[in-house]
Amino acid sequence: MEKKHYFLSKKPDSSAYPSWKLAFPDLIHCLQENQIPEESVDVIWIVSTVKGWEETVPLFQKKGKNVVVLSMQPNTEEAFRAFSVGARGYGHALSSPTILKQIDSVIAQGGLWVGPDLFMGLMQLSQGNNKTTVNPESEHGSTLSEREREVADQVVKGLSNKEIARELNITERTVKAHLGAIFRKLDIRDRIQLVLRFKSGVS
Amino acid sequence: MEKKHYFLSKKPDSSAYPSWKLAFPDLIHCLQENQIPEESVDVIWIVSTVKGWEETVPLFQKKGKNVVVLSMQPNTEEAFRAFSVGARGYGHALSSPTILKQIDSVIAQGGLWVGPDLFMGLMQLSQGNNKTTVNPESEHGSTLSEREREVADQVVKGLSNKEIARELNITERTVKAHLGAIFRKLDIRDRIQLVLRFKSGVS
DNA sequence: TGACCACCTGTACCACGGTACAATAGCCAA
DNA sequence: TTGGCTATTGTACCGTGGTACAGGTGGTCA
Repeated sequence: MEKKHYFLSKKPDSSAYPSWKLAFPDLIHCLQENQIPEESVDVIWIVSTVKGWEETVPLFQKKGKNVVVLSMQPNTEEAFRAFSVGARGYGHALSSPTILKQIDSVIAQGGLWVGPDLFMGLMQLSQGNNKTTVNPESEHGSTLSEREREVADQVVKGLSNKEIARELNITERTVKAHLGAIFRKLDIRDRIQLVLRFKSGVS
Repeated sequence: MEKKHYFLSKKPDSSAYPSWKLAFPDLIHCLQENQIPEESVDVIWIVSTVKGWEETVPLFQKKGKNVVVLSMQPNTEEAFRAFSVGARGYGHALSSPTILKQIDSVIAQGGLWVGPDLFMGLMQLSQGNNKTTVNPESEHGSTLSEREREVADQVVKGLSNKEIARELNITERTVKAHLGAIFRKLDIRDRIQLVLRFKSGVS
Protein backbone atom coordinates (compact mmCIF):
# COMPACT_ATOMS: atom_id res chain seq x y z
CA MET A 1 0.00 0.00 0.00
CA GLU A 2 1.65 3.18 -1.17
CA LYS A 3 2.04 5.94 1.31
CA LYS A 4 -0.03 9.01 0.81
CA HIS A 5 1.95 12.18 0.34
CA TYR A 6 0.14 15.48 0.37
CA PHE A 7 1.92 18.58 -0.83
CA LEU A 8 0.50 21.91 0.27
CA SER A 9 1.67 24.94 -1.62
CA LYS A 10 0.18 28.09 -3.02
CA LYS A 11 0.09 26.83 -6.57
CA PRO A 12 1.64 24.04 -8.58
CA ASP A 13 5.15 25.33 -8.59
CA SER A 14 6.53 24.66 -12.01
CA SER A 15 10.10 24.50 -10.73
CA ALA A 16 9.52 22.27 -7.73
CA TYR A 17 6.56 20.10 -8.72
CA PRO A 18 8.35 17.82 -11.18
CA SER A 19 10.84 16.77 -8.55
CA TRP A 20 8.09 16.05 -6.07
CA LYS A 21 6.26 14.01 -8.67
CA LEU A 22 9.35 11.99 -9.44
CA ALA A 23 9.91 11.22 -5.79
CA PHE A 24 6.30 10.39 -5.07
CA PRO A 25 4.40 9.70 -8.31
CA ASP A 26 1.09 9.38 -6.55
CA LEU A 27 1.37 12.55 -4.59
CA ILE A 28 -1.65 14.74 -4.09
CA HIS A 29 -1.26 18.43 -4.41
CA CYS A 30 -3.43 20.86 -2.44
CA LEU A 31 -3.78 24.58 -2.59
CA GLN A 32 -5.50 24.83 0.75
CA GLU A 33 -5.29 23.13 4.05
CA ASN A 34 -8.91 22.08 4.10
CA GLN A 35 -8.32 19.96 1.02
CA ILE A 36 -6.24 17.58 3.09
CA PRO A 37 -8.38 14.74 4.47
CA GLU A 38 -7.95 13.72 8.06
CA GLU A 39 -7.63 10.05 7.18
CA SER A 40 -5.42 8.16 4.86
CA VAL A 41 -2.67 10.71 5.01
CA ASP A 42 0.81 9.65 5.81
CA VAL A 43 3.06 12.58 5.19
CA ILE A 44 2.28 16.22 4.67
CA TRP A 45 4.71 18.51 3.00
CA ILE A 46 4.03 22.17 3.47
CA VAL A 47 5.83 24.89 1.61
CA SER A 48 6.64 27.75 3.93
CA THR A 49 5.20 30.32 1.56
CA VAL A 50 1.79 29.03 2.51
CA LYS A 51 0.14 31.56 4.72
CA GLY A 52 -0.30 30.35 8.27
CA TRP A 53 1.87 27.28 7.87
CA GLU A 54 3.02 27.56 11.45
CA GLU A 55 -0.51 26.99 12.68
CA THR A 56 -1.13 24.24 10.15
CA VAL A 57 1.82 22.05 11.07
CA PRO A 58 0.73 21.26 14.63
CA LEU A 59 -2.81 20.54 13.48
CA PHE A 60 -1.66 17.50 11.57
CA GLN A 61 1.26 16.66 13.77
CA LYS A 62 -1.12 16.26 16.64
CA LYS A 63 -3.03 13.72 14.60
CA GLY A 64 0.06 11.60 14.28
CA LYS A 65 0.96 12.70 10.79
CA ASN A 66 4.52 13.45 9.82
CA VAL A 67 4.88 16.99 8.60
CA VAL A 68 7.78 18.35 6.60
CA VAL A 69 8.30 22.01 5.92
CA LEU A 70 9.83 22.96 2.60
CA SER A 71 11.30 26.36 2.03
CA MET A 72 12.24 28.32 -1.05
CA GLN A 73 15.04 29.79 0.99
CA PRO A 74 16.04 27.56 3.88
CA ASN A 75 17.43 29.35 6.89
CA THR A 76 18.11 28.48 10.49
CA GLU A 77 15.52 30.77 11.95
CA GLU A 78 12.74 29.30 9.92
CA ALA A 79 14.03 25.82 10.63
CA PHE A 80 13.80 26.54 14.31
CA ARG A 81 10.22 27.66 13.96
CA ALA A 82 9.34 24.62 11.91
CA PHE A 83 10.66 22.16 14.44
CA SER A 84 9.27 24.19 17.32
CA VAL A 85 5.75 23.79 16.00
CA GLY A 86 6.20 20.10 15.43
CA ALA A 87 7.63 19.53 11.98
CA ARG A 88 9.70 16.39 11.53
CA GLY A 89 11.74 17.69 8.68
CA TYR A 90 12.82 20.89 7.06
CA GLY A 91 14.36 21.17 3.64
CA HIS A 92 14.56 22.96 0.34
CA ALA A 93 11.43 23.07 -1.77
CA LEU A 94 13.62 22.40 -4.79
CA SER A 95 15.19 19.28 -3.33
CA SER A 96 15.95 16.44 -5.67
CA PRO A 97 13.78 13.33 -5.62
CA THR A 98 16.60 11.51 -3.85
CA ILE A 99 16.63 13.99 -1.01
CA LEU A 100 12.87 13.97 -0.73
CA LYS A 101 12.89 10.21 -0.41
CA GLN A 102 15.64 10.45 2.13
CA ILE A 103 13.61 12.84 4.20
CA ASP A 104 10.66 10.51 3.99
CA SER A 105 12.74 7.58 5.03
CA VAL A 106 14.35 9.30 7.98
CA ILE A 107 11.17 10.65 9.47
CA ALA A 108 9.45 7.35 8.87
CA GLN A 109 12.06 5.85 11.15
CA GLY A 110 11.35 8.40 13.81
CA GLY A 111 14.23 10.68 13.10
CA LEU A 112 14.32 14.36 12.38
CA TRP A 113 15.66 15.61 9.12
CA VAL A 114 17.39 18.80 8.16
CA GLY A 115 19.88 19.28 5.37
CA PRO A 116 23.55 18.74 6.19
CA ASP A 117 24.57 22.29 5.36
CA LEU A 118 21.85 23.77 7.47
CA PHE A 119 22.65 21.27 10.16
CA MET A 120 26.25 22.36 10.34
CA GLY A 121 25.08 25.94 10.29
CA LEU A 122 22.90 25.24 13.26
CA MET A 123 25.79 23.63 15.02
CA GLN A 124 27.94 26.67 14.42
CA LEU A 125 25.24 28.95 15.71
CA SER A 126 24.56 26.80 18.71
CA GLN A 127 28.17 27.07 19.70
CA GLY A 128 29.07 30.14 17.75
CA ASN A 129 28.85 32.92 20.29
CA ASN A 130 30.32 30.78 22.98
CA LYS A 131 33.22 29.53 20.96
CA THR A 132 33.89 27.24 23.87
CA THR A 133 33.87 24.63 21.21
CA VAL A 134 36.81 25.98 19.39
CA ASN A 135 39.15 23.68 21.12
CA PRO A 136 41.49 26.26 22.59
CA GLU A 137 44.12 23.84 23.61
CA SER A 138 44.59 22.40 20.15
CA GLU A 139 45.91 25.76 19.09
CA HIS A 140 49.07 24.84 20.87
CA GLY A 141 49.13 21.19 20.14
CA SER A 142 48.17 20.43 23.68
CA THR A 143 45.24 18.43 24.92
CA LEU A 144 43.55 18.90 28.22
CA SER A 145 42.60 15.81 30.11
CA GLU A 146 39.00 15.11 30.85
CA ARG A 147 39.22 16.49 34.33
CA GLU A 148 41.23 19.51 33.31
CA ARG A 149 38.57 20.30 30.78
CA GLU A 150 35.86 20.07 33.38
CA VAL A 151 37.72 22.48 35.62
CA ALA A 152 38.33 24.83 32.72
CA ASP A 153 34.66 24.80 31.83
CA GLN A 154 33.78 25.84 35.36
CA VAL A 155 36.31 28.65 35.33
CA VAL A 156 34.84 29.89 32.09
CA LYS A 157 31.49 29.97 33.80
CA GLY A 158 32.94 32.38 36.27
CA LEU A 159 33.22 30.18 39.33
CA SER A 160 35.91 30.65 41.96
CA ASN A 161 38.25 27.86 42.94
CA LYS A 162 36.19 27.20 46.05
CA GLU A 163 32.98 27.01 44.06
CA ILE A 164 34.52 24.71 41.49
CA ALA A 165 35.78 22.45 44.25
CA ARG A 166 32.29 22.18 45.64
CA GLU A 167 30.81 21.62 42.21
CA LEU A 168 33.18 18.81 41.28
CA ASN A 169 33.43 17.33 44.74
CA ILE A 170 37.16 17.83 45.09
CA THR A 171 39.32 20.04 47.26
CA GLU A 172 40.34 23.51 46.38
CA ARG A 173 43.87 22.20 46.32
CA THR A 174 42.98 19.88 43.49
CA VAL A 175 41.31 22.64 41.55
CA LYS A 176 44.51 24.62 41.82
CA ALA A 177 46.53 21.64 40.68
CA HIS A 178 44.40 21.19 37.58
CA LEU A 179 44.51 24.89 36.83
CA GLY A 180 48.25 24.86 37.18
CA ALA A 181 48.43 22.07 34.66
CA ILE A 182 46.02 23.86 32.34
CA PHE A 183 48.04 27.07 32.46
CA ARG A 184 51.22 25.19 31.64
CA LYS A 185 49.67 23.30 28.78
CA LEU A 186 48.10 26.39 27.28
CA ASP A 187 51.07 28.56 28.20
CA ILE A 188 48.95 31.18 29.92
CA ARG A 189 49.40 32.83 33.24
CA ASP A 190 46.00 33.03 34.90
CA ARG A 191 42.31 32.29 34.70
CA ILE A 192 41.51 35.52 32.96
CA GLN A 193 43.58 34.45 29.98
CA LEU A 194 41.81 31.12 30.13
CA VAL A 195 38.39 32.77 29.95
CA LEU A 196 39.55 34.97 27.12
CA ARG A 197 40.97 32.00 25.27
CA PHE A 198 37.76 30.07 25.61
CA LYS A 199 35.64 33.03 24.64
CA SER A 200 37.39 33.30 21.28
CA GLY A 201 39.99 35.16 23.09
CA VAL A 202 42.07 38.13 22.89
CA SER A 203 45.32 37.64 21.08
CA MET B 1 26.77 -8.56 1.25
CA GLU B 2 26.54 -7.51 4.91
CA LYS B 3 28.04 -4.18 5.87
CA LYS B 4 31.03 -4.19 8.11
CA HIS B 5 30.58 -2.37 11.38
CA TYR B 6 33.59 -1.68 13.55
CA PHE B 7 33.10 -0.53 17.11
CA LEU B 8 36.02 1.18 18.77
CA SER B 9 35.86 1.51 22.52
CA LYS B 10 38.20 1.15 25.41
CA LYS B 11 36.94 -2.24 26.37
CA PRO B 12 33.90 -4.35 25.67
CA ASP B 13 31.38 -2.34 27.59
CA SER B 14 29.08 -4.78 29.26
CA SER B 15 26.23 -2.30 29.29
CA ALA B 16 26.48 -1.12 25.70
CA TYR B 17 27.88 -4.10 23.83
CA PRO B 18 24.77 -6.32 23.86
CA SER B 19 22.76 -3.61 22.15
CA TRP B 20 25.43 -3.13 19.54
CA LYS B 21 25.53 -6.84 18.93
CA LEU B 22 21.79 -7.00 18.51
CA ALA B 23 21.82 -4.20 15.98
CA PHE B 24 24.77 -5.55 14.04
CA PRO B 25 25.35 -9.24 14.85
CA ASP B 26 28.53 -9.40 12.79
CA LEU B 27 30.10 -6.33 14.30
CA ILE B 28 33.77 -6.31 15.02
CA HIS B 29 34.94 -4.80 18.25
CA CYS B 30 38.31 -3.10 18.51
CA LEU B 31 40.22 -1.74 21.47
CA GLN B 32 42.57 0.27 19.35
CA GLU B 33 42.42 2.27 16.20
CA ASN B 34 45.15 0.28 14.46
CA GLN B 35 43.00 -2.82 14.65
CA ILE B 36 40.64 -1.31 12.12
CA PRO B 37 41.58 -2.35 8.57
CA GLU B 38 41.66 0.25 5.86
CA GLU B 39 39.59 -1.89 3.51
CA SER B 40 36.30 -3.63 3.82
CA VAL B 41 35.05 -1.25 6.46
CA ASP B 42 31.74 0.43 6.03
CA VAL B 43 30.91 2.14 9.27
CA ILE B 44 33.05 2.94 12.25
CA TRP B 45 31.51 3.65 15.62
CA ILE B 46 33.80 5.33 18.09
CA VAL B 47 32.97 5.82 21.73
CA SER B 48 34.07 9.24 22.87
CA THR B 49 35.86 7.87 25.89
CA VAL B 50 38.49 6.58 23.50
CA LYS B 51 41.54 8.73 23.86
CA GLY B 52 42.25 10.85 20.83
CA TRP B 53 38.95 10.13 19.13
CA GLU B 54 38.92 13.59 17.63
CA GLU B 55 42.03 12.77 15.65
CA THR B 56 40.79 9.32 14.73
CA VAL B 57 37.48 10.36 13.20
CA PRO B 58 38.92 12.38 10.30
CA LEU B 59 41.43 9.64 9.54
CA PHE B 60 38.65 7.29 8.49
CA GLN B 61 36.26 9.92 7.30
CA LYS B 62 38.85 11.03 4.78
CA LYS B 63 38.93 7.50 3.42
CA GLY B 64 35.26 7.67 2.68
CA LYS B 65 34.11 5.73 5.72
CA ASN B 66 31.10 6.79 7.73
CA VAL B 67 32.04 7.49 11.31
CA VAL B 68 29.62 7.74 14.20
CA VAL B 69 30.61 9.02 17.61
CA LEU B 70 28.91 7.46 20.59
CA SER B 71 28.95 9.13 23.95
CA MET B 72 28.27 7.94 27.45
CA GLN B 73 26.94 11.42 28.16
CA PRO B 74 25.78 13.14 24.98
CA ASN B 75 26.02 16.91 25.06
CA THR B 76 25.91 19.66 22.46
CA GLU B 77 29.49 20.69 22.86
CA GLU B 78 30.82 17.25 22.17
CA ALA B 79 28.35 16.84 19.33
CA PHE B 80 29.71 19.93 17.73
CA ARG B 81 33.23 18.65 18.02
CA ALA B 82 32.22 15.32 16.55
CA PHE B 83 30.62 16.82 13.48
CA SER B 84 33.34 19.40 13.13
CA VAL B 85 35.95 16.70 12.72
CA GLY B 86 33.85 14.84 10.24
CA ALA B 87 31.55 12.44 12.05
CA ARG B 88 28.29 11.63 10.35
CA GLY B 89 26.39 10.77 13.45
CA TYR B 90 26.44 11.36 17.16
CA GLY B 91 24.42 9.43 19.68
CA HIS B 92 24.26 7.71 22.99
CA ALA B 93 26.55 4.74 23.50
CA LEU B 94 23.65 2.98 25.18
CA SER B 95 21.27 3.47 22.27
CA SER B 96 18.84 0.71 21.51
CA PRO B 97 19.40 -1.52 18.48
CA THR B 98 16.58 0.28 16.74
CA ILE B 99 18.27 3.63 17.12
CA LEU B 100 21.60 2.25 16.04
CA LYS B 101 20.05 0.86 12.88
CA GLN B 102 18.35 4.17 12.32
CA ILE B 103 21.63 5.98 12.57
CA ASP B 104 23.16 3.56 10.14
CA SER B 105 20.30 3.97 7.71
CA VAL B 106 20.32 7.74 7.83
CA ILE B 107 24.03 8.16 7.28
CA ALA B 108 23.96 5.51 4.61
CA GLN B 109 21.58 7.77 2.75
CA GLY B 110 23.92 10.68 3.12
CA GLY B 111 22.22 12.32 6.06
CA LEU B 112 23.59 13.37 9.38
CA TRP B 113 22.18 11.89 12.52
CA VAL B 114 21.81 13.28 15.98
CA GLY B 115 19.20 12.37 18.56
CA PRO B 116 15.94 14.33 18.51
CA ASP B 117 16.39 15.69 22.00
CA LEU B 118 19.88 16.87 21.34
CA PHE B 119 18.71 18.20 18.01
CA MET B 120 16.08 20.35 19.63
CA GLY B 121 18.63 21.41 22.19
CA LEU B 122 20.88 22.55 19.43
CA MET B 123 18.04 24.44 17.85
CA GLN B 124 17.35 26.24 21.08
CA LEU B 125 20.99 27.12 21.46
CA SER B 126 21.30 28.21 17.86
CA GLN B 127 18.55 30.73 18.32
CA GLY B 128 19.41 31.65 21.84
CA ASN B 129 22.89 32.70 20.90
CA ASN B 130 21.56 34.98 18.21
CA LYS B 131 20.36 37.58 20.64
CA THR B 132 21.69 40.99 20.00
CA THR B 133 24.52 41.65 22.34
CA VAL B 134 23.27 44.00 24.91
CA ASN B 135 25.50 46.72 26.19
CA PRO B 136 26.52 45.16 29.47
CA GLU B 137 26.10 48.20 31.61
CA SER B 138 22.78 49.27 30.19
CA GLU B 139 21.24 46.10 31.54
CA HIS B 140 21.23 47.72 34.91
CA GLY B 141 20.39 51.20 33.88
CA SER B 142 23.87 52.18 34.85
CA THR B 143 26.44 53.95 32.78
CA LEU B 144 30.13 53.71 33.25
CA SER B 145 32.10 56.91 33.20
CA GLU B 146 34.67 57.47 30.51
CA ARG B 147 37.50 56.49 32.80
CA GLU B 148 35.67 53.49 34.20
CA ARG B 149 35.12 52.28 30.69
CA GLU B 150 38.76 52.65 29.88
CA VAL B 151 39.71 50.56 32.89
CA ALA B 152 37.08 47.97 32.03
CA ASP B 153 38.40 47.68 28.49
CA GLN B 154 41.86 46.98 29.81
CA VAL B 155 40.54 44.31 32.17
CA VAL B 156 38.75 42.68 29.28
CA LYS B 157 42.06 42.59 27.45
CA GLY B 158 43.40 40.52 30.28
CA LEU B 159 45.67 43.04 31.96
CA SER B 160 46.36 42.96 35.70
CA ASN B 161 45.74 45.99 37.90
CA LYS B 162 49.44 46.83 37.85
CA GLU B 163 49.56 46.62 34.06
CA ILE B 164 46.47 48.76 33.70
CA ALA B 165 47.93 51.36 36.04
CA ARG B 166 51.02 51.56 33.89
CA GLU B 167 48.99 51.70 30.72
CA LEU B 168 46.75 54.55 31.89
CA ASN B 169 49.42 56.36 33.88
CA ILE B 170 47.64 56.09 37.21
CA THR B 171 48.36 54.19 40.38
CA GLU B 172 47.21 50.74 41.09
CA ARG B 173 45.15 52.26 43.83
CA THR B 174 43.15 54.23 41.33
CA VAL B 175 42.62 51.17 39.16
CA LYS B 176 41.14 49.46 42.16
CA ALA B 177 38.93 52.42 42.86
CA HIS B 178 37.53 52.39 39.36
CA LEU B 179 37.02 48.65 39.41
CA GLY B 180 35.20 48.93 42.70
CA ALA B 181 32.89 51.47 41.17
CA ILE B 182 32.39 49.31 38.08
CA PHE B 183 31.51 46.26 40.14
CA ARG B 184 28.97 48.25 42.14
CA LYS B 185 27.38 49.73 39.06
CA LEU B 186 27.15 46.40 37.26
CA ASP B 187 26.38 44.51 40.42
CA ILE B 188 29.12 41.96 39.87
CA ARG B 189 31.67 40.62 42.22
CA ASP B 190 34.95 40.43 40.36
CA ARG B 191 36.80 40.98 37.12
CA ILE B 192 35.98 37.52 35.80
CA GLN B 193 32.29 38.38 35.75
CA LEU B 194 33.24 41.63 34.06
CA VAL B 195 35.08 39.78 31.29
CA LEU B 196 32.22 37.37 30.89
CA ARG B 197 29.72 40.22 30.78
CA PHE B 198 31.65 42.02 28.09
CA LYS B 199 32.22 38.91 26.06
CA SER B 200 28.48 38.42 25.54
CA GLY B 201 28.66 36.80 28.81
CA VAL B 202 27.31 34.14 30.93
CA SER B 203 23.88 34.64 32.43
C1' DT C 1 28.09 79.04 48.20
C1' DG C 2 27.11 74.24 48.65
C1' DA C 3 26.22 69.82 46.67
C1' DC C 4 27.43 66.50 43.51
C1' DC C 5 30.31 63.96 40.44
C1' DA C 6 34.55 62.31 38.40
C1' DC C 7 39.34 61.47 39.01
C1' DC C 8 43.04 60.66 41.88
C1' DT C 9 45.65 58.66 45.98
C1' DG C 10 47.26 56.59 50.78
C1' DT C 11 47.05 53.05 54.48
C1' DA C 12 45.35 48.81 55.92
C1' DC C 13 43.50 44.30 55.84
C1' DC C 14 42.13 39.86 54.27
C1' DA C 15 40.59 36.48 50.96
C1' DC C 16 41.83 34.49 46.81
C1' DG C 17 44.85 32.95 43.19
C1' DG C 18 48.94 30.86 41.75
C1' DT C 19 53.32 28.34 42.57
C1' DA C 20 56.54 25.21 44.81
C1' DC C 21 57.79 21.66 47.76
C1' DA C 22 55.96 17.00 48.70
C1' DA C 23 53.23 12.49 48.42
C1' DT C 24 49.92 8.39 47.05
C1' DA C 25 47.15 5.52 43.98
C1' DG C 26 45.42 3.73 39.67
C1' DC C 27 45.94 2.76 34.87
C1' DC C 28 48.32 1.50 30.76
C1' DA C 29 51.95 0.49 27.50
C1' DA C 30 56.60 -1.00 26.67
C1' DT D 1 58.48 -4.45 36.35
C1' DT D 2 59.10 0.29 35.16
C1' DG D 3 57.95 4.72 33.55
C1' DG D 4 54.67 8.05 32.31
C1' DC D 5 50.33 10.08 32.91
C1' DT D 6 46.23 11.41 35.43
C1' DA D 7 43.74 12.46 39.64
C1' DT D 8 44.00 13.66 44.22
C1' DT D 9 45.75 16.02 48.41
C1' DG D 10 48.74 18.57 52.19
C1' DT D 11 51.70 22.48 53.77
C1' DA D 12 53.63 26.75 52.80
C1' DC D 13 54.38 31.14 50.79
C1' DC D 14 53.66 35.38 48.33
C1' DG D 15 51.59 38.36 44.98
C1' DT D 16 47.19 39.99 43.45
C1' DG D 17 42.52 41.35 43.91
C1' DG D 18 38.94 43.49 46.36
C1' DT D 19 37.10 46.28 50.21
C1' DA D 20 37.03 49.72 53.84
C1' DC D 21 38.66 53.57 56.20
C1' DA D 22 40.33 58.17 54.76
C1' DG D 23 41.56 62.40 51.97
C1' DG D 24 42.22 65.95 48.03
C1' DT D 25 41.23 68.70 43.47
C1' DG D 26 38.54 70.56 39.78
C1' DG D 27 34.34 71.33 37.24
C1' DT D 28 29.37 72.03 36.93
C1' DC D 29 24.97 73.62 38.36
C1' DA D 30 21.18 75.46 41.16
